This record gives sequence, C-alpha cells and structure tokens, in this order.
Amino acid sequence: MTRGSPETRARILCAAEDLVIRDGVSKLTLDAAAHEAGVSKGGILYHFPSRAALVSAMVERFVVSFDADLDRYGANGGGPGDFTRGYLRATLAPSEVPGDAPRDNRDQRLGGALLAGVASDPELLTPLRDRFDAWQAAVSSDGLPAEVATLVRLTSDGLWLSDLFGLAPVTGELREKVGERLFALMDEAPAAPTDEDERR
Amino acid sequence: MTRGSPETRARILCAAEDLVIRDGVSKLTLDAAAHEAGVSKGGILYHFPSRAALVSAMVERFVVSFDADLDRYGANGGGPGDFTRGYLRATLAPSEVPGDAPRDNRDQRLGGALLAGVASDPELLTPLRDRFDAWQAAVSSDGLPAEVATLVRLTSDGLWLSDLFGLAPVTGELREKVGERLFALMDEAPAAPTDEDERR
DNA sequence: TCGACTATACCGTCTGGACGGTATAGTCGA
DNA sequence: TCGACTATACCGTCCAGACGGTATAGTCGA
Repeated sequence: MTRGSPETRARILCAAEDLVIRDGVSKLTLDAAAHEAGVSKGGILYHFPSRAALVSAMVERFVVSFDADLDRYGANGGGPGDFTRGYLRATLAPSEVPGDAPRDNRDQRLGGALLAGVASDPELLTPLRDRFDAWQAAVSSDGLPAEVATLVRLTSDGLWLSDLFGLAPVTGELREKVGERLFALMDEAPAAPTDEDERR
Repeated sequence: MTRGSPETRARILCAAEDLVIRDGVSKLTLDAAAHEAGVSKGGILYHFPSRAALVSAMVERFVVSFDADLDRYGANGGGPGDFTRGYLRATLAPSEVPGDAPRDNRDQRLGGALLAGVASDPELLTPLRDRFDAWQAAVSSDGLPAEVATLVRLTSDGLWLSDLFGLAPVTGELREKVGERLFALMDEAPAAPTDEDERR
C-alpha cells in the first residue's frame, strides 16, 4: 500500500521535520522538502500522494514515537500511578540528555512542528486528539486521585508545549525541582479511589 | 503612525480572529479577512501594510488582553504569591463563565489561533516570547518557592494550550479540582525564599 | 462663505509569483 | 523486467501586494 522504500520514506519525513523546525510551517513546500531530503519532487509524490498525506504521516509518526517513549519509561507497568509517572518521565527525559538543551531536542521540537503544521488544517489533528483523549483517560484512572494525576499530566504538557514554542521554557535545576515536586505530590496522594470506591 | 480609524482596525482584527478560529490559519487570507470584516482588500492593506503586520497585530492584541486579565485577577497586588494566583485565576476564569464551554470561549481559542498563525513565521512569536519570559520571571520571584510557582504556571499553560488545540481539554469538575489543588499547594508552601535568603 | 486644496479612509482591479499536482520519459540496480 | 526512483515540463489556482481611483470631511486664505 505505501509505496517506496521505508528508508527513503523515513528520510523524507525527517527532512520535512527539520525544515519545519528550522524555517516554520509555511516553508514546508513539496519543492523545499524534496530539496532537503535530497530527493526529487516526483520522489516525494511517489511516497506521499499529496502534501496533506505527508503532514498526516508526520503526525502519525509523532504519536507512535511518544507512545514508544511511554513504554520505555514504564508507563504501562500497571501499578497505581505508573502511567502518570511514566508520562511525566517521558516528558522530563529529553532535557536530561547531557549537553543537549531542551529546545535543541529533536523530539521536543518535532511535536511543535507537527502541531504547527497541522494547525493549517485542523482536520489533520484528529488522530493526535484521539490519542490525547486516551492518554488523559489512562492518567485519570491510574490509581491516583484523578485531579492529582490530571495536574501532573497538564504540567507535563505545559512543560512540553512551552519548550515547543519557546514560551519561557523551564530548564535546568528549576525543571528538575518541578519534577520532584510532582513526584512528591503523587507519593503523598491518598490511595486510589477505584471505580468500586466511586460506586459505593 | 497607525493609519485608519481605530474602529475599523478593531473590526478587522476581530474578523481575522473569528476566521482563524472557525476555519484554521491557512484560511486567513487578505481577501477572506476583508470579506469577514465587511471591508475591501485594499481597506485591509490600508490599516496593515502587509499580511505579516496583521498577524503581528493579532499577537500584540492577545498579549495586551492577557496582561489586562492579569490585572483584573489581582496579579499585581504585590503580596507574596499574588502574581501566581492571579495567573492561575486568569487561566481558570474563562471556563467559569456559566454555560460557556471553554473551547467556545473567544479568548481561549484566540490564543491558539495566534499561536498557530504565528507558527508559519517564527519571527512573529518574538514579542509573545518576551512577554512569557517576563511572566515567568514574575512568577518565580513571587514570594513562593520558585518551583511551586513555576509548577502552577506550567499547569496553567497546560490547561490553556490543551484547551486551545483540543488536546484532551480538562473541563468541568475536574478542572475545578485541579485548580483547588494548585491553590492548596501554594497555601501550604513555606514562606518565600527571598533574594536575601538566597544570598546567605 | 466660498472655492481651492489636503488628508483620511477607503474600493476594485491587476499582476507576478508560488505552489500543489499531473504527466511523461528516462535511469539504474537487483 | 520491475520497482524505485530522477528529471523536467507544465497546468490551474490562489494569493500578496501594488496601484489608481473615489468619496468625504476638514482647513484656510481671500
């Protein structure tokens, strides 16, 4: 179904990301992406039937990548609070790479690039929205008080999005301390109100 | 310096916002904005010398509007934690309007519209970034432990931005409970580490 | 107070360029 | 020989911005 070699496909996707990150969404034209990827315009159209398909693939890629991070950071352990802790760790992690400023981090900026790219056609955000709904559902039934878990989720998103847009990103020691506070909040939180508790 | 009547200018800005909110950034053309505002394309160019100037004015307007909100919600009282509390209240407030879902709120979506519009030319974000830097500075020297204040700021931004993009926005009771938790966090926080304390 | 002139606030049209997409012919390695 | 492209040419559309025009209100000297 998807034509072309996976390698070239990935190269195009990376090139498009780099381009958006560097120059902004408006510069993401088929010509520019082709040039950046070292591929002809026809080559791009060979892999992605339209520009929208390209952007859509970029969104898909981001979602998959963050889900993989969640796994990596133990968000699917199943214990109470595991998902929320994993979500926070996955958000915090990129900036922990030594010598790698958060704003230079690829994954971080990637998300923003996509958000921005997608903003030009709100339709393309739908898969991302669905994924976020699922994450929020997982967070709020994670064995922590829902408002504590949600607070952690929102702070993580705030961290991520402010990095993304360069809106007073929080870095270094302050970032770590915020993380510690959040972990402390979760540790102190009373045991989970489960669905059964709710029903009583 | 700014040409044209302030009324028409404001009408154009409002029209552009409505348009972006309704149809997405990519639909914000001079023609479309002119039509929406009941003005000719030439009329728009009379008020804003270029499309970029229009978008830039939209950003400026958002910044001013949020600063006004901060004042309105007592962010400039001068007491310890006042700014941070005001910031949180200003973020929470729109959803408190009865019968007005947060995603339908103009100011909320306005911000997103601008962010998105601006994403196409990262340069235009600069004034917004500067303002955010100032807000972060105010928050973190507000008489609360910096990481608590920053945490509140980030959660507010998370609330705002997830509303904005429709990324699992938090509404209703849960939203209120998150707010309460944050206020409680600030109330419980130890007294301000002042600059003098730091120097010791 | 009247005519000349100016400034302001627009309107409507045109143009040049960019961009998405199509089509087609050809290359090249496995 | 077929899949994976490259290279190039082209079409239709959209859009920013330039430009010339117009209507109206105000100014000012005689």
